[in-house]
Amino acid sequence: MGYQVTIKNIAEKLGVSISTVSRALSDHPDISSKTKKAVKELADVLGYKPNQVALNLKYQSTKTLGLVIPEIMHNYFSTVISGVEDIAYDNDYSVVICQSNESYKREVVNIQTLLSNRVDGILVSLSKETKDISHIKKIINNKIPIVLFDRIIDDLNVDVVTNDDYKGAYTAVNHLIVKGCKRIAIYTASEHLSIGKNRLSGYKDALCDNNITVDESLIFYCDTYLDSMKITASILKRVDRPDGFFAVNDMTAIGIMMTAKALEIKIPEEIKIIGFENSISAGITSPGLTSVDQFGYEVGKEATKLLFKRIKNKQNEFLPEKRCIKTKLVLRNST
Amino acid sequence: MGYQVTIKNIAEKLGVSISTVSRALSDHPDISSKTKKAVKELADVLGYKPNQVALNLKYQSTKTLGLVIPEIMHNYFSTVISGVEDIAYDNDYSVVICQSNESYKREVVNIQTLLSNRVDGILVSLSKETKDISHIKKIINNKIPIVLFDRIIDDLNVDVVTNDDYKGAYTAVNHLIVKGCKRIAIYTASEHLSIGKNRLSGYKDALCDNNITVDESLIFYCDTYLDSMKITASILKRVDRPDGFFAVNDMTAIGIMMTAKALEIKIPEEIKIIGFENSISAGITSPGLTSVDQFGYEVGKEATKLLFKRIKNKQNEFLPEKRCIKTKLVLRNST
DNA sequence: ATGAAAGCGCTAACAA
DNA sequence: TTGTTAGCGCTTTCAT
Repeated sequence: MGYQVTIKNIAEKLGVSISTVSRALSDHPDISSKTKKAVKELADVLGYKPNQVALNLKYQSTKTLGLVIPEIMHNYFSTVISGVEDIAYDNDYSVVICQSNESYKREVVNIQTLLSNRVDGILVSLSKETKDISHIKKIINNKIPIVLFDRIIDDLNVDVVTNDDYKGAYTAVNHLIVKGCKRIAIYTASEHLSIGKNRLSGYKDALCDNNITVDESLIFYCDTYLDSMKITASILKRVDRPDGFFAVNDMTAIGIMMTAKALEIKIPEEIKIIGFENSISAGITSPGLTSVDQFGYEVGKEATKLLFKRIKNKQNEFLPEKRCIKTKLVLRNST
Repeated sequence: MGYQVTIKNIAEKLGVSISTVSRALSDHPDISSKTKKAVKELADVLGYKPNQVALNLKYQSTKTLGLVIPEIMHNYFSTVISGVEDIAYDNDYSVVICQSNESYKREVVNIQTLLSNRVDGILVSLSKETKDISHIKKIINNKIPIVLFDRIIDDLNVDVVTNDDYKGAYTAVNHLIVKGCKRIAIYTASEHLSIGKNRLSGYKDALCDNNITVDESLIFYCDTYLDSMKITASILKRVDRPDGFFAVNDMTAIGIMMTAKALEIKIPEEIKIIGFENSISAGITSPGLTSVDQFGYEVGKEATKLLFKRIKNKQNEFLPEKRCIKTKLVLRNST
C-alpha cells in the first residue's frame, strides 16, 4: 500500500479529533460550517480518499461481487461479464472476476479467496472438471448469497440462471432435419453438467420427433476448437459420415468447418453445421456459421439481479429461483 | 457478508484468549501442542477462514493487483490477463480486473476504486479516449507502484511494457510492398497514444524506404470492426482504390476483408490485407488473415514482473524501465 | 459543536 | 505457556 492520507493526518494538521473530521466529511449536521469547510478543503488538497479496506471491516460488507467463470477468452463469458458489471455498477458494487481455467482445483481456490475477502455475493459458472460441489455447498452453508449460471449442476438448492439449452438444441437439430440432414452428429459437453445433459436431450428428442433413430456413434464428447480439429477429420472420412453437425459452442463448430474445408467438403451442400453461442466468430467464417444465440449479456444481468435480491433479503430464507433465458437460432450460410 | 467464524468464536468456545487462538493457528512455538490441536480441530469443524479484510487492514497490504484494460472482449487483452494472473499467482497475489470500456470516465473511476481498495500495484492499458493523464499521475504521486502497457502515453515517468509497434508496422507494410502492393492504406488508432503514433511511423518509413510517397488520403483513423465495415465499402469503390491494407487490429482487418468479399473483390489477388494481433479470428477467416503477433501473454507477464519489482523495492526511487516485446509477422493467405 | 472510546478481525509487542 | 493491549482506518454512541 502507498502513503495515502487518512483522517488522522487531517485531524492532526487541523488540531481537531478524528471524529470531527469523519463527521465533517460526511456532512454531519452537528459540525459547524467553518470546520466542515476547513476539513473538506484540506482533504481536497491532500487528496484524501477513504480507505475502503477499513470501511469494509467496519461495515462488514465489501460492496463487491465475486464472479467465477471458466475462461474470459470465451466470447460468451465476455458478454456475461458485461451484463454482471452493468447491474453491479447500477447498485454501486464492484466485481471481482476469477478464471478457473476449467480447473476444479483453481475454482475451489478462487471461491475460497472470494470468501476470505468477504465478497457480498458470488456468481459461478462451473468448470468442466467440477463434479464435487462441496465448495458450493460451503458458500450456501456460510449463507453467502450465490447464483449459479450457465454451467450448473442440478439438484443444488440455489438460484440458477441458465439458457434454454434443451429448446436451443432441439430447434437447431430440427432445423438441420428440415434442411435435409439424415445423419446428424452432436459434439457435446459431458453430461454431469446440465448444459451437456439438456442439449443432448434436445438433440435426441428432435431426432425422435422426426422419426430418426438415435445413433450413439454420432454422439461425440468434444467441446473445444483443438479437440474438434483433432477428431473431425477421421469422422468426415467415414463412409457413413454425418451430413449435419450440431456443436456445443461456436469454436467447436468452427473446428468442424475448418476441417471440412481442408478436406474440400462443401458446406452447406455436403454437410451442414450449427454452433451454439452466436459469437463474433460465427459471423466472420466462410460460410457464416448458423448458431444458437445464448444472450450472455442477459444471462449476466439476470443472474446479478437475482444475486442482489438475495443480498438484500438475507434474513428470510426463500426458495431458490430458476431463471431460464431464451435462445434464438441465428441463420447463416452453414445450413 | 455472511456469518463466518472468527477467532473470537473459537476462543470463546474453548475458553482461551483470542491471541492464543491466533498463535495456535499460525503454529507459534510458544503454544502447547494440546492447545494447538484443540484450536485447529475446532477451527476445522467450524470451517474457520481468516478474514482477509481484517488482515489487509492490519498489514497495510492487500496482496492484490489492479488491472485496468479497455475491453476484456479483445482477444489480445484476454491473453494479457492470463500472463498477469500467472505471474500474480506465482507471487501469491490476486488480480482485480477492471474494464474501462474505452471510456476515460470509467477508467478514472476504476483507478479510484483500486486506490480506495488499496491494491498493492496497478497495471493499466489506457482507453482510447484518455488524453488527460492526471489520474495516472495521482497514482505515481501516491507512490503506488504502476506499470503501463500496450496503450501508453509517452513522457510519463513510469515503467512501461509495449510491443515493438514501429517494427511490427514496418515489417507488415514492407511485406505488402514485397508482395507487389503499390497503394497501401493504413487503418490506425489516434496518434495521441504511442501505439497509433509508432505504427504510423513504421508505415510511413516502410513506404519511404521503398520509394513510395506517403499519400495522406490513404491514412484512415479507424480501429473497430463496425467502423471498418462502415468506411471500407466507399474506399473500395474508389477508382484509385488501395491494393493493400494494414490495420491496427485483427477485427478491423476482418471488417475490410468482409466488405471486400461482399463486393466480390478477390483477396489476395486484388487487394492484400494484414492485421495486428494474430488473434484466433485471424485463423478462421477465408482466406486466413496475415497478422502481426503481439504476444499478449508475454506482455502481461513482463508488465507484472516489472510491477513486482516496484512493489518489492518501494523504498528506493529508481528510474522507470521500458520493456519492448518483439512482434512477429504470421503469414496466411490474405497476402 | 466537539471529543473520547469502542469495535469491526486480526497480529504482535509486552506482561505475567 | 497464555493473556492483555494497542493499533490498522473508520464510524458511531455516549459524554461533555
